[in-house]
Amino acid sequence: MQLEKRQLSQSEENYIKAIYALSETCEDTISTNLLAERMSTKASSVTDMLRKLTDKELLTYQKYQGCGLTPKGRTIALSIVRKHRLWEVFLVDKLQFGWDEVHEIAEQLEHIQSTQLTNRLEAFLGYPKVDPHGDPIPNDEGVFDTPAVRVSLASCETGSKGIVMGVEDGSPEFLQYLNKIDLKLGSEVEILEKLSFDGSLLIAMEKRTIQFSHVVAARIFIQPYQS
Amino acid sequence: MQLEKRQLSQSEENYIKAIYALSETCEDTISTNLLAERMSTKASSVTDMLRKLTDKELLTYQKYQGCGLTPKGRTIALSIVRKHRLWEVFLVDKLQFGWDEVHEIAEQLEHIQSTQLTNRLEAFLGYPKVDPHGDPIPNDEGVFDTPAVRVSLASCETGSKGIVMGVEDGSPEFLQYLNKIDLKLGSEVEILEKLSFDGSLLIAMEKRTIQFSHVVAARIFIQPYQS
DNA sequence: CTTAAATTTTAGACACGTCTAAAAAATAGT
DNA sequence: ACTATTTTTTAGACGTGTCTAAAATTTAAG
Repeated sequence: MQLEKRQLSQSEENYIKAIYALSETCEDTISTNLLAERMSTKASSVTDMLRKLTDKELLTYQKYQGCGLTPKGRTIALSIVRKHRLWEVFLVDKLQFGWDEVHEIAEQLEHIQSTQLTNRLEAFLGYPKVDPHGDPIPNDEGVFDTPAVRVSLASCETGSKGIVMGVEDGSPEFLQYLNKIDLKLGSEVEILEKLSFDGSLLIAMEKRTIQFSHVVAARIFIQPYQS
Repeated sequence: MQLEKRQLSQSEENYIKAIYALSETCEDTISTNLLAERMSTKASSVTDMLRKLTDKELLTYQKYQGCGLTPKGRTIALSIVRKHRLWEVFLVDKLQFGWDEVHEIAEQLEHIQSTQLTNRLEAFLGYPKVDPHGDPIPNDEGVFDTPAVRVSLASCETGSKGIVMGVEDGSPEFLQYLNKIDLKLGSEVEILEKLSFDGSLLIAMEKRTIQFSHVVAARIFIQPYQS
């Protein structure tokens, strides 16, 4: 990441990060209301910030037309994501936090400004490729290392088998549920049956069989064996 | 450290920390101008902040009479100092930063809010008692562990011998100078001569003899042998 | 003890990031 | 195509933390 002459406020960084996250999952132009909801703020505040970040050439934005990141904005977003995920690895691997406990702390740590710190942390952690939830960690240039095949469990066929490669890290409750059923990254799972009437799935795990609602299954990502 | 209901802004924390540092070294009531200079800001800004922190019951302050920390304010100051010094140990011991490089980064990390993080970091580091400059690290209750005898080199007699226990970590330049002459915590030193006309000292180190100005000698702290 | 100098506080301003309420533009329904 | 509704932006406000300039207070000097 090249260093920016003007360093951003935490608030600005949070907007950039949210826009990046939304443009990864949803359509490529982000609406003001969607962003407002994600940031737990009001649309008018969002408009102000979009204007400011556009002035700084981090966003493409036209009135009433939604926004998207410029290459410069994307670079910054990736640097924040990189820091967030590296700190999560640190918290879990070195300080024995659970994967359900690290998000909030990493939200603070991701704003620490020091490229050198980030790079040395990465080395100290042994150049991890994914964070504790299986999300990939971009390198110093903002490039992801050959992303492994990751398919939502909900989108797999009956009879598919695979290894859990990632989970959505939205809520601690969800992650705590996964703890309780002993599902981790690396767990082997097999889809025994897909129940058409409610979209839930019967899953064979190492030691038992479990039923996942569609919502849960959509948040678990596996690498299927030989497709 | 008990958790405060109202969490402070970084700016408020920086004031608290500065007031603590000044009340350790200087007299016990801190003047507005002194604080303004230390914070690189204007006296009027300081007055505003003193008022605010007094409302929060972290300072004792009366108009024109200077300020000091309340027990509550002192507890917060110690928690910030604790975090700062633990992160410095992390940066030096785990990420191979030099003792002259860590201050700025630790100034950011000290504001991270999570008692659990601080305590786990402390355990991960092996419960260090001092930071890389020899400054003591308070425990979770804000108590310092039996501070070792530390005397300024400048205040020792000719013929005194001892081990370097700490250095003032004000400026990177000073620390880099110490790097250059290979003076570290744990180095053995002996005062060969004190030159009365300029206050400088002739010092014997492990491999050579060196001359310190009074200013330098005042910033190096040793534990003298059997006094 | 009275004035001069230094320090400290107040008053008024500004940038930031947020809000509410009202206006403007886009979208949908008929 | 013309309302009605939703979305988005503007306008004006507020709290934080800062500033400058002016007023108040304390300290120092004669």
